[in-house]
Amino acid sequence: MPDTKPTLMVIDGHSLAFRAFFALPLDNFVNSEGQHTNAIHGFISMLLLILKNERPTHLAVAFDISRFSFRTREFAEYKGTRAETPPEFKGQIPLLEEALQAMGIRTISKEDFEADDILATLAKRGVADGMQVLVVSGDRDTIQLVNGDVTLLYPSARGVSELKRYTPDTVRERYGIEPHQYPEIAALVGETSDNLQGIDKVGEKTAVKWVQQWGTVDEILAHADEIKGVVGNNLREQQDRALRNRRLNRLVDDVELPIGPLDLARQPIDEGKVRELFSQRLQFRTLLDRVLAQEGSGAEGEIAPAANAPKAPAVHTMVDEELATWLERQSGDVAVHLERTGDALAGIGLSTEASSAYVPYQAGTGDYDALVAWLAGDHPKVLHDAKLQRRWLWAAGLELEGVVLDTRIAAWLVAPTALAKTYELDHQVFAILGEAMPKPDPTQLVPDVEPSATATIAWYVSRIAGPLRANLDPGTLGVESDIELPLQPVLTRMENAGVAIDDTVLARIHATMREKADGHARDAFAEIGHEVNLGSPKQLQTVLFDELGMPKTRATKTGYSTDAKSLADLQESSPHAFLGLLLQHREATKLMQIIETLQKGIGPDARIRTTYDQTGSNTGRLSSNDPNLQNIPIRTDVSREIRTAFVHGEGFETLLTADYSQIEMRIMAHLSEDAGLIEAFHSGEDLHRFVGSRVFGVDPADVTPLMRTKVKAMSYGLAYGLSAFGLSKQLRIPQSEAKQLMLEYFSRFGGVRDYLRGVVMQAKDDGYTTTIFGRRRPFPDLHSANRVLRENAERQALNSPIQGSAADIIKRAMLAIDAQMLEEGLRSRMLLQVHDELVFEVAAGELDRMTEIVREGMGGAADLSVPLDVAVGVGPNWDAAGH
DNA sequence: TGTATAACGTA
DNA sequence: CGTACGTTATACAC
Repeated sequence: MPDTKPTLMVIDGHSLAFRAFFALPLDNFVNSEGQHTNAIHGFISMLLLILKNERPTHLAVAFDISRFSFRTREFAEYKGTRAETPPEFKGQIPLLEEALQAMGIRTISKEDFEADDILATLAKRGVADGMQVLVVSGDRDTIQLVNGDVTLLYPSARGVSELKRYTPDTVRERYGIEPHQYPEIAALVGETSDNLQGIDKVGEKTAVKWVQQWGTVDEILAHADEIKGVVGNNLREQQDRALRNRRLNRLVDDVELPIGPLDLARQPIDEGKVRELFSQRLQFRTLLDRVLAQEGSGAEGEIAPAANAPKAPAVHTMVDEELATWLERQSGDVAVHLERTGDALAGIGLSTEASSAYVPYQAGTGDYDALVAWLAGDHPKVLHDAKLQRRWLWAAGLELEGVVLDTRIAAWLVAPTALAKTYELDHQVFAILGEAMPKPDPTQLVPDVEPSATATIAWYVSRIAGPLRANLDPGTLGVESDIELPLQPVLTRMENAGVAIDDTVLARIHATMREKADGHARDAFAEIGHEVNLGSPKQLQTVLFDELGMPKTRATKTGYSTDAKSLADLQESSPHAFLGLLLQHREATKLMQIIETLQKGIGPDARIRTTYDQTGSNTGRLSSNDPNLQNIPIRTDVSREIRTAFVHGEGFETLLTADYSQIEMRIMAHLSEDAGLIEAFHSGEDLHRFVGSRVFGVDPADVTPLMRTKVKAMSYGLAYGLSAFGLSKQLRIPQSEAKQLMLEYFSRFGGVRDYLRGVVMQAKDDGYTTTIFGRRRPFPDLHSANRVLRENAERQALNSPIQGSAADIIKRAMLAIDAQMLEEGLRSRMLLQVHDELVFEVAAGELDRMTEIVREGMGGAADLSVPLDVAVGVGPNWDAAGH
């Protein structure tokens, strides 16, 4: 016979959320504001599963209001052994309650009572109202609630997603007693997690035996005289404990509540609120999907369009006059999105929030004059990843001007620390609008190209543009419009230009390195008597620590380090020819590998092209990839040879490199307004010599190389948050000496210390740091209770304005130089940016003028209280031009 | 086939 | 126990 009784489910929210908190990694669940969400995610995920399996008709989640209740008043140490609730957890509870409410689920709490008392009360009243009751709790005390109408679902040790069912039968089977007797046992045995001490030497077996014989603690104590031995003595002496425990673990089942079981009938979710909360604040993409699916408003596996989501305007496919008319009619921002088939431009989508147009593009097949002029004109346009799309347009011979917002850049500027994928359009659409963008059917091998798709994508761009822009503070808006957007065409010119490579140089070095590597490998194998894979840290560990019995090095996650520094240390402590051969082999193979990577990137025109990622860093720097040209070796003589392969192309006269000297120290001098450091940069004296003379109290001429090394390490380390410990390690000096050095340094350059401290304090207050030009970086972890996280955030926070301002400055320099080159119609080209360095290819006859433009552009990129020093070099290849 | 780790190149 | 990046090979899970 089907069970037609209504089913009431009551959940202990706190205990289950707490389990979820420890079951899911904290770091993987953080929203862009730094709010942790792992407990919320785990709880809701589990809740959905239970709801699906149990299908309750009535539902409530109970929460503790605080850790204090009538129990702590009776026994102050109740639950006293519990560690302070992690703040990362605490902050999640209000949000969880909000989410549950949005999902139409009642949350209940009651001053002075614990959640379990609410559960007990609702369970009892539910049964009285003729309901089946399911209690969901991670607290064993709730076993006492189990009876023929009440089942307990208890999370198993294996994780939150598996729940064990406690019915009267399973309780009998597990404990040999009736469920209502469980607290008698718990009172005798004690409960460590509640800080309730039991009777010494009484474990579960003894307690069960007594309860089976006498039934309750009271009765057992009445017969205490009959119990022999040590446990009998203990029981008589410690009976107060048992009585107290029994009082405390009895759940109160008549708590006064504003609502009863019958008020808890399942409610429909508030779809708008759920969408808003899950997409914007919690950033749970798949969970939202599941919540909505459960509600029956959409199929599993895809997010239903929001009930109130605007429908995409019909797309008009246009050419000729119709298109011209449409373009003329637009007064505000228009979103543009391109479509390609293969490498060819195939179509252009144009959209405002109200109107969409699609232009199939095939050069020479129609009249595109109006569109081409419009794209090249200053009508305001919005694109997602405008740098990429401009590149596509340029490839088709079309210009693009008037870009007023790049939604990808804007997303990065407000959250530069987020995962790369969160800057993708579909993520932004979901985060801002709570809507899933339509995706091509993945089961179609050749996806149908809906004529509407490209314009509809543009429509989504146009809809996120407003909210994104509204989200930008004036400083960030300035960075977007004055730095990042104008930089895009400059970067694209650089990417398109590439840099000429002399492959014969690379091939020669590669061959030399191959010989070296092979020889060193052979000799290394001879040393140990067998072959190993020298590229495998795991195999090397076996050789070094097992076979050769060398002392253990720095621990890594998987064993002991075999990095170059560890090997060098080993060579000192326990010299072995194998070590040196291994190091040399590493160096040779590393260079081979670098060369091979470069060779793969050489185009048919003998030039190599990188892609700059404008959203690739947390600080505002560019990153370079595919291949990365910002980490070409320079430090050793052999490795520098690789740079001789970077040459000027045919028709050009030379390479020119220009780099900022000590730009980060100069920025520190400017920001800190430290008089000593500012003087250092105005004095014309070598910076480290000047600082050394101050720190060691000698004439600049008497600063020894050792002194210079020390202050140099200190100066550079400053901007990274270097500690005395780190300084001592780097300089191989005692920690006390490092500390002394820092003290001396700061006694002469106290402004620097004050500034660095101030940056962190300001960031703690504001929640973010700011560069000279207004670029922000948020730092949620500055308030973390986790020391490692917090101190990491502190170092990042003190470094960010420095590194970020340097990034701003060189970007501004690039803009100025590019503009000047264009204005003068020069043929020379900017090729590379390596954080504080620019590389140019100089056309015949332009060297003198280029040198001036570069010096002026870089030197004048910021107005600091110290000069920006620029070092320029010229030569046939990157090595020769460098310094 | 994809992911994590160790290692190492740059500013 | 010094910031910011990208790429590679190996090892291992699937």
